[in-house]
Amino acid sequence: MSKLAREIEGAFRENGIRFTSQRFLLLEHLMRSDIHESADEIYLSVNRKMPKMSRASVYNNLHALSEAGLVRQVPSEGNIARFDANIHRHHHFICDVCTAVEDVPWFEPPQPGDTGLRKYKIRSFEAVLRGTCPKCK
Amino acid sequence: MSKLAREIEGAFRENGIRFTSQRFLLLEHLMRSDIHESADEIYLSVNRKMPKMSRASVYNNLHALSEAGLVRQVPSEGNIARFDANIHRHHHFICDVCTAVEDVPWFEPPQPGDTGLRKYKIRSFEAVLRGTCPKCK
DNA sequence: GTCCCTGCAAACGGTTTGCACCCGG
DNA sequence: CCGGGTGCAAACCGTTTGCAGGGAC
Repeated sequence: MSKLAREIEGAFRENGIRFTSQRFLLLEHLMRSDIHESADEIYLSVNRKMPKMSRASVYNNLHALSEAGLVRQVPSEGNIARFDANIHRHHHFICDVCTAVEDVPWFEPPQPGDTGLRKYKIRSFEAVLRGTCPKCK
Repeated sequence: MSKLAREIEGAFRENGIRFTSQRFLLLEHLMRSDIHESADEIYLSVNRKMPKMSRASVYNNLHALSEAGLVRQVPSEGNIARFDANIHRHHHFICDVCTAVEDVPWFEPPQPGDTGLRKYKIRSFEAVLRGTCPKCK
């Protein structure tokens, strides 16, 4: 069994989420790619490998994996859900021209005391940069 | 005519967008509020003042106003569109508990040279902080 | 054996569209 | 008067749900 496969099985066990072939395929697909596909694009991709897998399972499992923290939803254009299996801290860049979403290195938010953020209890910080990506320049 | 009304008429003229009573009401409503309602909530609100105004006009005009730069779309939960007429630079805070979206003071992104952002042409920066708002703490 | 997961199809809900009429410039 | 805006209703499309059968543990 590959290193990736063992990693995924371990992650399922650790997070108390049941192992199924559909979930395995989904997470493997996301971990191998960094193009932040939408839920429906993911459905179409994995369907090539497992034609009987239903949309419902894709959507259910994307939620299950999000809740387990193995995947996260990323910001995108047009109110559609895009997903990312890179759970290391990072930000995102969205290209105005091709709408691709790319990962950008992490940077810290300002300290709460500095900026009038004192009144909030802050759990997470996410930045979105927009502009033109190298390919579209 | 009120100061606000003159401001709105001027903004329409400057941006070459035609003046209609529906657009006026929409923009006035957004400028008077800072609660970042969803498109549908906006429809319900303005409908109390202009019961014949249709959903189509609300959606069309929210787009028209966005394109004219008089309004912007803000990040939100659940793939629904929320709008904001505060066009000064600022970021947003989303409460995990009540899902309210609040404005937070502007802060700058890191300089491109510092962070591996060199390869992008950056046009805009937007940060989303999540956590618990003062009311829900 | 139990309970959760799966596939299917239908429902849902926010948003968009087609169209005839209307109104601002 | 012209061209874009409006109201209405139906279409759209990404997502969720109900349900009967199946697989993980």
